[in-house]
Amino acid sequence: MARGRASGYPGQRAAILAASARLFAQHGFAATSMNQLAQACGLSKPALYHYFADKDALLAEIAEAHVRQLLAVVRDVEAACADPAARLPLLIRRFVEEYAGAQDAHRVLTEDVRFLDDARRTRILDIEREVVAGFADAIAALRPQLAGRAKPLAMLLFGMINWLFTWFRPGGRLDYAALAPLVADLFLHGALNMGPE
Amino acid sequence: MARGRASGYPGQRAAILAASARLFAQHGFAATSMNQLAQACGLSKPALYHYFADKDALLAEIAEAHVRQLLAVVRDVEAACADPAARLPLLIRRFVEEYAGAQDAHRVLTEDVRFLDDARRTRILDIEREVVAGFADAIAALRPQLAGRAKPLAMLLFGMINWLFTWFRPGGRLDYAALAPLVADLFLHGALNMGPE
DNA sequence: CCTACCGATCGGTAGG
DNA sequence: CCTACCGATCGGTAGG
Repeated sequence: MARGRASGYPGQRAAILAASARLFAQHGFAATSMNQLAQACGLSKPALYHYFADKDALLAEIAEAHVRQLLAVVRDVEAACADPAARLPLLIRRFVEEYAGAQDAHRVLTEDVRFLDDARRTRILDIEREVVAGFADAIAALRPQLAGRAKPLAMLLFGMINWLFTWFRPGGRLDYAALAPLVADLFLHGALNMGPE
Repeated sequence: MARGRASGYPGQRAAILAASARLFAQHGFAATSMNQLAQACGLSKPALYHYFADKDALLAEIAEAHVRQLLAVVRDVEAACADPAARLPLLIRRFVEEYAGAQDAHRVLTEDVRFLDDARRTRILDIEREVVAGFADAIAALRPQLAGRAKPLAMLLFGMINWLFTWFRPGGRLDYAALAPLVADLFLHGALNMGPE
């Protein structure tokens, strides 16, 4: 949000978070300097430190807000979807949409969270685990025989979706909008047809 | 290979590469200093620069050697596997083994290669593309109807396997040895049962 | 003139 | 909220 005048403290905070997410996603957390960040925001470096205690606080807030939003989507689908077998396809679609709208934050979540200190990282991983559990429930609802392997299967599903966004930047030849149905197709047919034990 | 006396130039080079891969995988490329690296190798920093031109050269050599080894596995399976339908399951198994034996290099390949300059990164991505093409061929051989979507499917498969190694460090509760058959099961049943168009 | 290094320090920049 | 800085450490290289 370079030079875009953000009115008030909350707006400025949000603008800084958006610019940080973009720079962290682009160059990596460690390779992004606070000076670069200040310049991108049209602020001095000390001004930046007025809004956030340190560089890690930016990383933590970007990642936590994103993963909380993902958990909210899980809860929303659980509440809205009466038919348990329909929950998983809907979850997949909603997540791909969610990722697409928050690619910078998502990349920060998947690549940079490991550099946080234990306390902050644990908070985020705990929320992540709730998200995975939500997917695992949806898998078990789709086919109860898979209940014992629902969590590992959920993680493989996340592997596919996450990788999609590591590889495909917007505007590429194979974009994620075209790949989302392929992911759903592959996973659902695999889950429904694989051996029961 | 800290303090391990490596006899001769080639041995010392190999020891440095192994230590670099470990440190880059552990702390990230940007967050690993040449001083740390030198210390881990039991060398002075100038000695390190005797073996490698700069920090990027280390990253490039680790990633390129690993991806070349992956391509060699693809070629090996292609040559050894007479039955085309049996190729994909074998490829999956061989790759999980290969990844398991080179986790540090693999993490460097998947997370740090993007920081290389264009020339070096392109060299590595070109080899990666050959590997993906090998998997796509195996998918098309398994079920010719999928030929048109073989490459995207190959990438989803890599997504699952790569994510496995991002999440599971050796000795965890759910290790990759147990998950490899799950990956193969899910993918093969999905690929064989999904819609033909 | 080669190899395989050493102790010390270069010019710049990191987070704060 | 800026200019002006800090202690330390960065990647890389000097002479010997």
